[in-house]
Amino acid sequence: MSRFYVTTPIYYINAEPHLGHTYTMVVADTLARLARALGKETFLVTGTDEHGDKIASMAASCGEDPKAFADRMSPLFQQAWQECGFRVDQFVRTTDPRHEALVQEFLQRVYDRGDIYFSRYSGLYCTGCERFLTEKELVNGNCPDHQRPPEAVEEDNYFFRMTRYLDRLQAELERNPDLVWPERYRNEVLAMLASGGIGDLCISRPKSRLQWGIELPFDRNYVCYVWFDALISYVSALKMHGEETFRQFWPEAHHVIGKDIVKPHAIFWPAMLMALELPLYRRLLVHGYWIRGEAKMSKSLGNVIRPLEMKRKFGIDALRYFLLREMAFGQDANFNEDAFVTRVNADLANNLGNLVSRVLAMQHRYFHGEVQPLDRESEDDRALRAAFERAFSEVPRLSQELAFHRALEALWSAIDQANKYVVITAPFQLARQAEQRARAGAVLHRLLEALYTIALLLRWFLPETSERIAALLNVELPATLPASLGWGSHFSAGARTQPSAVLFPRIDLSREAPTAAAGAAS
RNA sequence: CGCGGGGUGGAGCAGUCCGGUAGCUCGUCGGGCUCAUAACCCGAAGGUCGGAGGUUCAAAUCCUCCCCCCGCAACCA
Repeated sequence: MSRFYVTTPIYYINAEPHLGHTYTMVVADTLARLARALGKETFLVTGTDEHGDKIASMAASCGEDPKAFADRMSPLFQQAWQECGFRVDQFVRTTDPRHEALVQEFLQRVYDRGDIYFSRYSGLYCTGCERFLTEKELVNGNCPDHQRPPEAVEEDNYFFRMTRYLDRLQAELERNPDLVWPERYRNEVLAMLASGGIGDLCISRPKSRLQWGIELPFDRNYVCYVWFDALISYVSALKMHGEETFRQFWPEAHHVIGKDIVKPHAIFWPAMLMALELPLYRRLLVHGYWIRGEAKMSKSLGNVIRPLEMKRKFGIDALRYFLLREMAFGQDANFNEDAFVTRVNADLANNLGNLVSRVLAMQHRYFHGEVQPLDRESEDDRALRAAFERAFSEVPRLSQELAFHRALEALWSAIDQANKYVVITAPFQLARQAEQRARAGAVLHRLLEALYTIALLLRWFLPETSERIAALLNVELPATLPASLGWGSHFSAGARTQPSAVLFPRIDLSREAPTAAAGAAS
């Protein structure tokens, strides 16, 4: 059986889950569900990154020790994702002893093969930023943030001999155009490599400066600094399920990340994997940012978009739909309330929701929910079938290309076709004439086929909605996408459908309770 | 010589890699239907696809030059 392994970054626990995290989760979850629909065994990993200065100091300011702080924050993510219905197979925490043990094992392995060396690092340290700055970052010799010169500091640290692997990495990137995707990010990475500005990677911090981290196995005066800790979680998460899981899934790894962390994922991580003699991940999938565009009239959402609030208010599928439909994967997109409401109302309530409810209502009103036999296919019938057969081939294809926005657009064009078909064939008129009742029944039968196809193709995008439609139709969707659509074969005459229901209520902003923050918006 | 992204009908965006009907949503105007969530359907107005040049039978799409906007601050996806 073929397999699919997808990860999100592990989220830094200094803030609560926000829209960016949620988008990454939606993408990963959608890809996993798609893979499953295509017959693959899947594994989805997310988690939390819990080490580092920032966490230590945040914990201190809360009067907690770092572990207690992490134990309090990490579940916020776990619970949020659970509430959103993302199917996570392993939630990994960097403070998990199993993860820590693996990080140490890997560090030792890289150390033993001579790829870690000890050296003096001299640099410009800004105490305000708590980090080293590069010459380039300085503005008139000052830290751009703190407007004061950094101190020249010398510190002994451990370095990963990353430069040893850069040529191989470059060759790999050139050989495999899909490794980093979309292409613009691949180009960026190639440019970074070509610039020659990538040196060895400092992987430690002396305990005198940072204690909250994983101790280096070969020097207990140091802890591991961020990347060797965080990136290895992609492997440790699998190993937590056993060596077999690791062996099966690691070669199929797909990392979904935001564009801000391309460098560590496209350069550090492959170099680390090479040093560990592990296969590289299959693909790095890089998405853009949600820009918080100015909402013209911010009434109910306020300025801060809280994914959980939106989920509670409008349902996870409305949120999933907007995120997947509105952003071209890889590019930035705007998130504002107007666009959200418009999109959900137009596409989900009016086009899809209304189609479902009108079809089922007629089915119920004219035939007591009993499916009628098909008749000979007319020209109109054929056009309807053609639209859904097109969607059936296009939607999975575009989904696999991560062109979610286009996949949804393709499906919606079939939905439009179905709404047109209702008007053209007018079953509500046919049903009134005794001699036309059979035709009305056949038309409705075909519309049920349309709804069935919609449910089938919506599965990885809007799992809840897909199930609700299937339940209304009284059908069970197959576990995997069939090879051909089989239009006309999903309902036997005499089967029953459920009464009409409202899938997505129209959002009426004037009736949404304004949040306190946005109450005074003009 | 900084790097990167972008400039497509009133608004917001696809399409650009693999040239060949300029597409989607909203909005506007007119009409239709009444099954349906005041939803649905039809028609119309509205774009020289930032500008100039080039390649081509053919360019939003390829090449060159130019103009304008945004990010490259922290945390982070």
